[in-house]
Amino acid sequence: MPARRSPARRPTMKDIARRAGVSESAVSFALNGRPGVSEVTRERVRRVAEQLGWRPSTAARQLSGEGAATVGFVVARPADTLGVDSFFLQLISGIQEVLAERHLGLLFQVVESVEDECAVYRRWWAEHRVDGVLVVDPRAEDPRPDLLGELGLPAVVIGGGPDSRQPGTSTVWADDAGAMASLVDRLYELGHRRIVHVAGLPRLAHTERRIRALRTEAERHGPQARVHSVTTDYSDAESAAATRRVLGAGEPPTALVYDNDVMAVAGLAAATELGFAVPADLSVVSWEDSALCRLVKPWLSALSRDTVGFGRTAAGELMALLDGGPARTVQVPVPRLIERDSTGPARPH
Amino acid sequence: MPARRSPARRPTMKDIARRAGVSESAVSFALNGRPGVSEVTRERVRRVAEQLGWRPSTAARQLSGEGAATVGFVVARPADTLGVDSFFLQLISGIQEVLAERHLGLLFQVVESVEDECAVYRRWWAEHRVDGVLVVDPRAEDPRPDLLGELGLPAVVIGGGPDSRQPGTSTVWADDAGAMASLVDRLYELGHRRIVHVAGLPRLAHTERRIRALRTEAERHGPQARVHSVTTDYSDAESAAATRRVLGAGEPPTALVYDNDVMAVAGLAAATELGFAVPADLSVVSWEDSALCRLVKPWLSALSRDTVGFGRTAAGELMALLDGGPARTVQVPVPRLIERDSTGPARPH
DNA sequence: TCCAGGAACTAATGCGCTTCAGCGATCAAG
DNA sequence: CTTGATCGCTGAAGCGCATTAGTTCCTGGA
Repeated sequence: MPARRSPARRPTMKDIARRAGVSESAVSFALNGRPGVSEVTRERVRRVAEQLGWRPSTAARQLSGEGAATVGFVVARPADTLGVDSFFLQLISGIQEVLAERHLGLLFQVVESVEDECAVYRRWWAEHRVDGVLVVDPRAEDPRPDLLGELGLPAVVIGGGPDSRQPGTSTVWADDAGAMASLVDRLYELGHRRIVHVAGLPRLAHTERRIRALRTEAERHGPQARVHSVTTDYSDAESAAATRRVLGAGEPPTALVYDNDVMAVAGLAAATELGFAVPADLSVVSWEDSALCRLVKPWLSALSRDTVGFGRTAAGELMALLDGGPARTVQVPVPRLIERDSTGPARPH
Repeated sequence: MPARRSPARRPTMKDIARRAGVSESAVSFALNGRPGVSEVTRERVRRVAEQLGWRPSTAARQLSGEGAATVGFVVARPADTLGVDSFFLQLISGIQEVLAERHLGLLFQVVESVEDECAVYRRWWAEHRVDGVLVVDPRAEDPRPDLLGELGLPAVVIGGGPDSRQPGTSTVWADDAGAMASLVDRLYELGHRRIVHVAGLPRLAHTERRIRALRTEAERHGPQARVHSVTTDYSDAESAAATRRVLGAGEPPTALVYDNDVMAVAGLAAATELGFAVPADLSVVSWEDSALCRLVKPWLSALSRDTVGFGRTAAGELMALLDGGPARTVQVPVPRLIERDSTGPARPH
């Protein structure tokens, strides 16, 4: 190692003990709010610690039984799919707000596949790196909750749905089915009978929930409904392709619902190119609100939810779990439809 | 703490020692490739370790002098400014690729201000949490390199520019000045003489470099050049406002250069709304290429750079620093102009 | 035949912290 | 006035690993 300026040794509890004229144990008791020292000593120790700029070494702390003061967050998506989506960074912002209060760190990792993600969990567990993890993009037959349960690693599944109850892991979810129901109701009210849902990755839990909900709604509304879903990889490319395909069909839909903002914008562009006027010929809805929705003309109507708050809630649940609370399933507010300029009455047949 | 299923104790070196019938020290030697054990013993120990799924506890390792096996990454921007920008997640992807090879963790934090960022560095340092950090968004009179030098925390400044040489911290940068020069040259070639640069946050180092470069270029091209920069907060809102302002002026520019993709798209929309045809009346260039640039009509010409590679390079430099190498200043390839449909010859006066 | 020297391994120590078992001193209860 | 309990504190052990200082055994050179 090359010589760095001012090695700047970190102060330890021993330094505090010496300066305060007490034993190390007393320092530990004082600083951790444990009984065993008088109030005056406690206060004196605190002052010395502060004056020295002392902070506990997480490593030492962890080695003597405490946690790692860190939670893990893995996202398994290819780098390019990750890029444009505003969802993750917003979610992380919310998570951070809660973690920062407790001085917990966030260990973040991007991987390619769920298998890699599981490997990361195993490594983190074996290396004692994290006290708990936040899991996103749950899917059908997901190996992750089982693995985390096996490892005894507290976890919160984000977007899991009410069915995904696993002992030891909490779930935070939005009622996609309810949102889909009210969205379809509204489109019906506007006269739309042929609706296509351009969904995201097929095996994700919330994708499947939305698809199922759409089907249920269609059945509820009777036989004249002509609705269906197509799945994509969330990319603008597949969205445009899917849009061209469905709009080129015999009886094109009069309303399109996209599972994220990027796809909605790409779809809008594709539709416009094909000569469809929005919203006169075609209504377009994005299932994710962001600045993007107001960057295109016409402004996109969107299902809006508080993503930052979503992250906050998830992190809060993890905190509760780390504090020894029971695993729970909590629901965040249902996304609300913001009607802008891309939706309107269906053109009469 | 509630009972969790299968506490699943992590195996330690002691377990390995017992199973392999040797002392703990022998295990340590064997597993760390140090001399002191025979090849056969080494191999046996390795097998036992693997079989037990052993991984070194980072905490213990760290406590006995090794590093934390973690690097830190702080971004100081308000949550909403963060959202749409594809830059950060791409950068992180690149960083991760390098870190993953070495099994290093990435500790990530979002804060509001540079002061908060400094506080985070201090805390990380005092808590022994990271071996080094990656610094983004360097600015004029930046307190961060000094602080990190003082703490002896190896750091790589991303986007620092050649001037920001600090002992102990490396710099990875793109030649914005060169890119600006070739961009202006090209616009001149197309006949543009009135150019406005809608820049990002005023105090950021690369913003200032670009503004300075633009001025230099203007002087080089002589007195008939009418170019200037306006600064914003990178948001679509400020971009649209700035665009309306400059286009409403007496002699509106014939070319607009935006410091990121979101602003370019917002500016394009604003210009279109004011009745400017792109590229007939007005050329538009984005200083950041992303899917967004091909989501709008016309497709945006953009300065494209390999952001993932940028992250890779930065992480690589940090690795070199951690290995005891000297601080360096390395330059990544100059962004290249991808001419799509938003740029064309200036309309003759 | 004896010893130097190296190879292969063990024992002991320390990193910074928490925690548990003491241990005087003080104090209320019997 | 004695007995136990309680308070305020100290000493020591231990967490999982790296490392240094032994220790034992073996080999080869004289």
